[in-house]
Formats: sequence, C-alpha cells, structure tokens
Amino acid sequence: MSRYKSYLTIEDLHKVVGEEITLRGWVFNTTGKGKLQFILLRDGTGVVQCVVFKGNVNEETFEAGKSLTQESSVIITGKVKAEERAPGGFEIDVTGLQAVQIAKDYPITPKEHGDAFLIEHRHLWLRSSRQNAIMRVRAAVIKAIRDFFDGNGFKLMDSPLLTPNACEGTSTLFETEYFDLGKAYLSQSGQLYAEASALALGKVYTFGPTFRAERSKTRKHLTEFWMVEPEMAYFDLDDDMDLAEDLVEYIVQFCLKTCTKELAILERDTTFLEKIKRPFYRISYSEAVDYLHKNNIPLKKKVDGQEVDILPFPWGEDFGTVQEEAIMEQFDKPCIIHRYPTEAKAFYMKRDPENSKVVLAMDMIGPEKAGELIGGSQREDDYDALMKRIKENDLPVEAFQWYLDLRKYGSVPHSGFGLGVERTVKWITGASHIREVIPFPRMIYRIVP
RNA sequence: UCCUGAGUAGCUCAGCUGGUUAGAGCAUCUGACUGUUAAUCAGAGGGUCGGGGGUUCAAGUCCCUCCUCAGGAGCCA
Repeated sequence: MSRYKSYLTIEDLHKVVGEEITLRGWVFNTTGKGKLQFILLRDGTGVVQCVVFKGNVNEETFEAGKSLTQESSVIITGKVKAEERAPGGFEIDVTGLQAVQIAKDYPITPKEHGDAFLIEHRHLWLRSSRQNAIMRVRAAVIKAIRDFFDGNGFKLMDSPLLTPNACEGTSTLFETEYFDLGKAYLSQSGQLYAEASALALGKVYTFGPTFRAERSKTRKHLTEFWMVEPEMAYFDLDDDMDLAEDLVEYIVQFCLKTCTKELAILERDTTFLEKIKRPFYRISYSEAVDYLHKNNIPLKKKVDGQEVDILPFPWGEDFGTVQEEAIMEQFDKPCIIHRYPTEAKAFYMKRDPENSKVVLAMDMIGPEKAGELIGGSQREDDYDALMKRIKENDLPVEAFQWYLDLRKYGSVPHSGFGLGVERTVKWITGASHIREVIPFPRMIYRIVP
C-alpha cells in the first residue's frame, strides 16, 4: 500500500481514540501555562488541541513545544483521548513533537483585521477556519453541479477561453494579441460554442472561468469568475426553467447534507436554505412591472449627471438592483423572471411567438439579496431571424458565420443558461463579499496575490 | 466612468476650536503560572501621522495637489 494512505487527518480522529498517532500540520494558536502548553493544531481538515505536559515529555520536546509560534509547521505524536474541556471534544496528549519550520511574525493574528489587510494577505487568509469552511462549501457546490449534470445525461464539453469575437457584442472584454491572426479576447461566455456542442451531443454543459473587463466595483462582481452553462437541444424555455430550478434545488440540498460542519462554522441560518425546494416562484417581466407600479418603485436614471426617479417604471427598461430587490422582497425562495423586452436582451434570444415585443429569456434571482444567480434563454433557431438580429446589433456577420451554420444544418429549438458559481457560493455561505468565495479573486484594483 | 468615504505603531482604532516629548488595546520579546479556549499578571521595544507643496511663531489637525484603498451606481453571473 502507498505510504500516504496511512497519513491520518484531524477529521478522522474519532476513529482512533485511545491510540497513539501522528499528525502533520500547522500551529493555529498556542497558550502557555507554565509546565503545561496548549497547542491548537490545524491540518486543513480541522483543528485539534494538543497538550504538552512537562512531566510527560523530555526537556528537549518541552522546549521544542515552547518555541512554536502561530503557523509554524509541526509534526506531533501523541495519544488521542476524548476530552470535554477541549474544543471539538478530542485532545492529543503529546508524547513527541518535531518542529518542521518556525514561523516568525505571522501577520494575521487571532484579533480583528480590516478587509483590505486580509485580501492583501489572501494567500495566508485562506488558512483561517472561516475561509477554510467557505472553500469547502465551494468545492461541494462544484461537485453538486458536476454530479447533477453527469447524472442527468449531460456531457461535459469545454468551450475555448480565447475567442476571436465578443460573444454578445456588449460587454467589455480583455484583449490580447494572437500571433499573426490579430486580436483575441478572453471569453465572457462559452454559450455559443455550447450551442454547437448541444447540436452534436444533445445535452451538454460547459464549465470554466469567464472574464469580464467591466470596471465593476461591487461586492457581487469579479473580473474572473466561474460559470456553468448547460445547453440542450429540443428544450424550450419551460424545459430550461425546470432544469434551472432542479439544478439549484440539488446544489442547495447537497450542501445542506454534506457541509453541516462548514455551515455551522459560518453561522449560516440553515432553516432558510432548507426551504429551497421546488416549486420556486415564476413571474413574467410584465407581471413584475405591474408589481413595481403597485408599489411605486421607480426607474433610477442619470440625466445630465443627476439621478432622477421615473414613475411609473416604464415598460421596456431592464431591471436594476433596486427593482430586483423590491420584487424579491415578497419571496423566500428563488424567483425566475421571464420574457423580457427584446431591446433589453442579447441578440441570440428567440422572440416569443405569442408576443414579438419580448424574448424567451429568463433570470433566476436568489432570495436574501443573493442577486442574479442564473441568466438564460431559448435561442433563436431560425436562420433569417438570427441574421436580422445580428445586423440590427451591428455585429460582424463573418464572425458569426459558423454560428449561423447551426441554423442551416438541422436547426432545432434549443435552450440553455449560465449559473454563476461564486454568486451561488456567496448565497449559500452567507459571505458578505464575493471575493471571499473564490481562492484568489480578480477585481478591478487587485490582481495580487 | 460617475458619486461617496477612508489612509496615524505589525493589526484595529482614538487624537476636540492648530499648542509641550503623538496615545490605547491587541500582536511581538523577557519573566511567572498544571486546564488554557481572543488566558491572566509584571516589564520592554516599536511611529517619515499616505507622498509633495502651502498658510502659520507653531500642522496629525487648516488649504492645494497627487497617490492608494473601500462600496454604491451602471454592466452583468
């Protein structure tokens, strides 16, 4: 058997009570008490209190224990015992101790710190128990996503990250030189490629990082974030919305089941999350506008640098944060808003055959101010209609020739959506800022570490 | 890009209408302690008050300018 398989971790300690074992980790904190030393040891899977008593070990070991500082790396041998006085219920009665490296002046102390300081030390901040818990939930969210799709007949089909053109033609993109072929851009969505993949394999999902060069400065935006985008042949908008609800329900329930400890560390009120089961809420854009009218929610717009309120909210304008939060106040579960005005949405979305002023688009808004978790639509599958929309939007037809091909050779109704991984993790963990839910956030004024 | 706010010790902050040698808590170092959970007690070290310029007998404090950062709008997942 490989030796590494015998390495014991703190989360498995309950299986070896009474045995003498070895743990490899780092010093989370220490307190001395004369002939008695308490060492809180962490190893990434948990934290356990180790006790060094002068009467139980030789002088050298005791001195080695005294020399340990916060975040020093150490290998500790000792006997596992159940101990009510210790946090977590278990304790290591130390018999041997080997300092691997002594850390000097670890910057993040057990006391309070400001946001700016912590994010500057992101590479070390990840060691804190709160960040550790968030990263574990993130891993669980991603596993839930993959399990859900893999278990429902979807195939993973990666989309390229370097693309020759702007996918939706709207967002600002990061630009780079691509050999002798001119400019290339970092992808803001894998959707167009996912459509081609769906017409090849039926049900696919693309999962990877996405880039937006918008100069956003908010607690829910990143310039680099992860998105999963399923795309399904022969799915209409209703199928699309059903799938979106199934996915979100699955993710939340999976996290509740597998991340009990993590959510407790984060002090997340899970009674709220337990309610996240289908059916969710659904309203059309027009119904949402009616609601805004009834509640006197205005459109906030800037005219000549002055912010003005426009009442009643004009039909045709896209919703901003103010409108979305007002609409969500009545809901304790996610809500899908569907059938948006054509002008407010992307060129590739299919018009509603029953009302040409709207497109078959949908956004899922999360409760508790989670914001937009999902954006999706049924795609325009008619060659002429799509061509018309490309031209109306002043997009280069040549660049979209391959995309138009999909409407020429066996076109079918098809739909898909994109779910923001970080937005979802932020909601489930209750993190106050999106930068806490990705290991190394990329934001407008921060690219280090 | 626009609006608002903030930069004082390693960290979190106080510092009033300008006025002796700029403060606290924590962290660090030294010492005491067999049950600590952010231990406690005694002592020590630690500052270009974001940079530059100006007003003044005197500037952390007032004025100008630049820099850095934060979060709100817009954009969106």
